[in-house]
Amino acid sequence: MDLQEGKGKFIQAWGTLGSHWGINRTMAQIHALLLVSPTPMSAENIMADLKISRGNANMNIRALIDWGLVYKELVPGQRKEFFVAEKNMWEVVRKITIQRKKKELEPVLKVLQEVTQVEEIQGNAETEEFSKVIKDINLFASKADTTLDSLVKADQHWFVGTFLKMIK
Amino acid sequence: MDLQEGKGKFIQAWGTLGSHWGINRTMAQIHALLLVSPTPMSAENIMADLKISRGNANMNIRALIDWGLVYKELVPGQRKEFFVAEKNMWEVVRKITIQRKKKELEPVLKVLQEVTQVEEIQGNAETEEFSKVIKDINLFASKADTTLDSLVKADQHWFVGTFLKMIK
DNA sequence: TCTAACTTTCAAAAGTTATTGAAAGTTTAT
DNA sequence: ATAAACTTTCAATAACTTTTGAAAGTTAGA
Repeated sequence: MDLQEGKGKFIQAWGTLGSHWGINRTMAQIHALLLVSPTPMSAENIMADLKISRGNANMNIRALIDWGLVYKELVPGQRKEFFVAEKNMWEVVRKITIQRKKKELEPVLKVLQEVTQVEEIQGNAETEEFSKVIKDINLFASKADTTLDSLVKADQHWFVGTFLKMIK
Repeated sequence: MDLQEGKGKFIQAWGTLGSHWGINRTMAQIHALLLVSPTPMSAENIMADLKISRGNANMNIRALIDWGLVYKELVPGQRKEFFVAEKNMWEVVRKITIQRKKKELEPVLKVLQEVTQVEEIQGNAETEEFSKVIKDINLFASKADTTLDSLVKADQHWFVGTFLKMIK
């Protein structure tokens, strides 16, 4: 298999994976392209390689920068901006986790807190079941929240060394 | 807050969360509705409560059954089918993990294996970088794969007791 | 200050995914 | 065998998301 073919397959696969992870296809493809590029790339390069429009490239590069998955690199004497990907997978996962936690888990936790206010009427199966289920999910979601926080704060070496060994 | 309001909020929130989790909105809303229902519900009930069409209700109930998140319950002497949700959150997470692993992680691992075939040309920065990045991601993804397998096989009590304590 | 090289925006178009509802299919009871 | 009670299918349509590209905005350096 030659490099072009391999690169293409990888970019496709990363794009598909991304779309399951709250990252849109183009955004993930740009990230993939930068991941395998040994040198920083300009917006022009990215547009040409992925055959996407200027607007699309720009929007998604910005989003990647916001997520902390891509960095801007300025070459002295060049107006143009160049971009590099975060290549440490541990960092990539951490940064995606941070965003998804904020966008997904936290709003749910908020609603769960709110609906705790529903008054339970003794002997009323409907309200009793509701309270029970909400309490249960709340417990679970709070645990997930704490777990993700630890993961986000954890050091890669501790994680790989201690954590992964214990669940084998 | 009264039960109707709380239920509505919860169903909304669960629907939104679901759509970030590979479960479509309606599918997640049906699950939420069944979660807080103290008794099994028929397709009719679900349609009426969520104001969705027969076809939509049917398709998503089947999908929930396929995922193992909802069970069919037959009441003797009644033609109608009734449905109950899996209410154990640990089981819910396990079952979602099984599906997502299959749909997301496994195809990526397959592509990563494939593109390992790209021949590295010594002294060629492009192929060297490509091999390095792929090897790295492969390592990471394989670890994730093993980790999720353990999680899927793990017992809830071990998980809550041992695992969660260690990451605090 | 002005110009050229670049980046950002945004409304319209294309593409994708979910939903409807009527028609077809299935099962049970008589 | 038939009717009634239900479930499933699927083509049309609606809703939502992504992409485009031209126009507007910004900035560095002469």
